[in-house]
Amino acid sequence: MPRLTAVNSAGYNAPAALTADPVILAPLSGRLHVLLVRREEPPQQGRWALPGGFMNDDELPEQTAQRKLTEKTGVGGVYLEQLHTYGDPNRDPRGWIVSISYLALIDAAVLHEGATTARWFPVDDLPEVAFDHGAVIADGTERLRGKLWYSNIAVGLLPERFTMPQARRLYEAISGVTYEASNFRRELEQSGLVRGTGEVVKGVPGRPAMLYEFVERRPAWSPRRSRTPAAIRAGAVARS
Amino acid sequence: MPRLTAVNSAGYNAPAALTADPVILAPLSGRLHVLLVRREEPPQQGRWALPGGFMNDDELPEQTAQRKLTEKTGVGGVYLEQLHTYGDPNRDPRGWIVSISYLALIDAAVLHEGATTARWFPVDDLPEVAFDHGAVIADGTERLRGKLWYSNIAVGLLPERFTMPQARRLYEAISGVTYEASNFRRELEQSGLVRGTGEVVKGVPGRPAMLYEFVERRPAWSPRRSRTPAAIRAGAVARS
DNA sequence: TAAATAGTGTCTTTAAGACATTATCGC
DNA sequence: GCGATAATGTCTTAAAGACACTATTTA
Repeated sequence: MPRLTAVNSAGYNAPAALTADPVILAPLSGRLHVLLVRREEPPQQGRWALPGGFMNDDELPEQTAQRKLTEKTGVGGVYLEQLHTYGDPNRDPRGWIVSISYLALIDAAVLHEGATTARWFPVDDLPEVAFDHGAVIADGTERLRGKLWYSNIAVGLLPERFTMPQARRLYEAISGVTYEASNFRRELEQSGLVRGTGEVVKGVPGRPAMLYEFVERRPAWSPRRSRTPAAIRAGAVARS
Repeated sequence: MPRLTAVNSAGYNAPAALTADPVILAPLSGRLHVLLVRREEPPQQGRWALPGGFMNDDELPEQTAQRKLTEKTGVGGVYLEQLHTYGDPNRDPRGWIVSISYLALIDAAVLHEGATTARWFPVDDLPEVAFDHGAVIADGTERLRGKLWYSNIAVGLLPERFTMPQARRLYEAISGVTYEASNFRRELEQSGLVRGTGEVVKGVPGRPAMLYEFVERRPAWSPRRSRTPAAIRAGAVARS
């Protein structure tokens, strides 16, 4: 297979292509999984890859990520956050191809398995992966776990109204650790991200759980107070 | 000026070029500044721009950022962290040119003014800036301020041995807020990033200040404890 | 000894961690 | 009533914020 090359109209070597690669994560059976597609053609045929692809000159890289994700998996309309750009000219055997990666957390049920060849893999038990996608997935997982408590990134995975135990199990699946139930509740309540509705769940054994909802379903940050030294209040005088 | 274009060996449009653009920040006179160079040629002649430039096919984007920074400003050997990639095909009037930005915090004294045309500008009082560099600078400033207390990113700006008031004034210049002196001291000591040397400063009015040093001068994170709910200890049983 | 600067101590409030206790369901 | 599940209360520790006070220098 010949190496893909490009030259621009000024006579300089140009990158052969850009790719946009979405890292789509979802909790499944209590563990964090990533969505991969099997490469059916060389190079790296048979390996599993992120569902990304080449960028056109009339779209934003994020749009490319969205489009490729839909084409390859049927999943669409997810909120993507830019993750990292991998620019080593030797990272792809096909040529100088730079990858811009994006991150999303979705509900695994959004994927209609059977309709595509895409599959979920636990992030800590990956198959043989193409290119440098292993590192990309690791970067994505780390970013997601870092943001979990500082944003409402988990919002999309919970129903409109949810219970604390439900939210806790979700957070546990994403972070990979177990939380103490009452402290979890206190923390999530104090985060300012959620609000209690007056209602409770019915028809299940055990004490009925109260229902909560997210204050803001669009991407938002937790207003939790800063952990850096207090700035001095207006009017006060700093001593030196 | 004709638009720069590129086609790859498979016949597809390719990006005309990649640029790597360093956002070099430094505290100066108590305010955060950014290093810019004046564009001497079209497009956007006369505007001020980040000291970046086109990437070659035999270097990593970070190396490009380093090289361009040195060529344009004489500044070299700084620690660069990838910031964001700007991929809108219309962001640059010359053509489809994608920019990968990098962030560094340095000592303003490293720049030999007069030897270059590069100049420092306060980040909150910029001149007319080229392309989308205003947004890039804003993103860089935000990232720096977010990292200040979670890393030793400010290390490079302090001498080998420094005093608490010195460190405090530095942190204040970067963050743009004023800290209460004794709380600042406690916070920085507890961060684990610094260690007291036994010595004190001499020859200045006032009580002599004690000298500290950073435990680690290479990029590092503060080991401050997590602010997310405690994971349950091994051996304990989670109640549901 | 006064002015200037740096450092210490400490009181109060808030958040975090651990865990015992109480509440409310289906059966 | 019993098992199951959810929610509340609270005791303890640690961190953060505010600020009074003490210490050590130069001029």
